[in-house]
Amino acid sequence: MPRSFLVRKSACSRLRPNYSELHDSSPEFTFQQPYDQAHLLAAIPPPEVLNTTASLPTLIWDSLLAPQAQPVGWASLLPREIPKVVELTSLSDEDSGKGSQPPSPPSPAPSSFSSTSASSLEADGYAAFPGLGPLPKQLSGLSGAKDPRSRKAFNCKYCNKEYVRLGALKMHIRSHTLPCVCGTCGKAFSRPWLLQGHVRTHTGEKPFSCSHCNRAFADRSNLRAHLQTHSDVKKYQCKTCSRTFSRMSLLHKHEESGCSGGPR
DNA sequence: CTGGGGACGGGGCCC
DNA sequence: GGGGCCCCGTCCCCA
Repeated sequence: MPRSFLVRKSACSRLRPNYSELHDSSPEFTFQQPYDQAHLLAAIPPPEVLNTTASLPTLIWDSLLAPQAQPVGWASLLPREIPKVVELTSLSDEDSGKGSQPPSPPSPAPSSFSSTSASSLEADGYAAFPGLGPLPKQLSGLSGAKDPRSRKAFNCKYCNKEYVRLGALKMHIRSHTLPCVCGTCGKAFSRPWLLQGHVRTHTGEKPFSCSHCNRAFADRSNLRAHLQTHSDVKKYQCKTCSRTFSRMSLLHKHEESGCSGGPR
């Protein structure tokens, strides 16, 4: 999975970054102490506050749905006509249309994307952004769509990543705007439940326990990884020596360090 | 070097 | 269409 816009943590990542710089002065909501469930729920503002329009350019989204938003098909990969792709970067007056300024993009999209197309995105976009990794299956599968002409493409104004579904784009943009802010340390997250998981690091709450050893975890994924340690046959297996590992990262380390080749 | 834990991320699915 | 949740995954650190 590409972590295209994630900034690799620096050597001093243990230091508290000034997360407030990532936001304007009015985050969608924050968690405040104390952290018991009742307060967590109480800290969540009503839907009208949670509404993404609080920080996202509503007019932009609305305009995306407007008839002038021309459908873009992957059939446009053919070099005959270059249809316009619905692209937020092309809406130059977007910032003036809302009350709050969005945070500065982590890495401004190359100007070459200002007039790009869906086809160029597939052909060039991922090459231009190696951090994006391989073309997602959802997008790569579009070329085989029955009627690709009927599809629209929505581009992220921050990283130019393209989405077929507007909802997916909105969710993605939250990873840029980071509207959920921890009331204790100021760290920002894209989604409320991510913040909730982070809050557990402050509270020490560990709701996920191992049925084998009763060890508790704050994160379900970490419990899942832990459960692998109780298994004789791990999930990830080296193709060379058949040794199994509880985590893919361990398998990768094993392979990178040079597998001896013999089964263990 | 290896194994494991902690923290966190994104996309997809379901309601 | 939006939000919550799940799953899969990565990165970092430590024993």
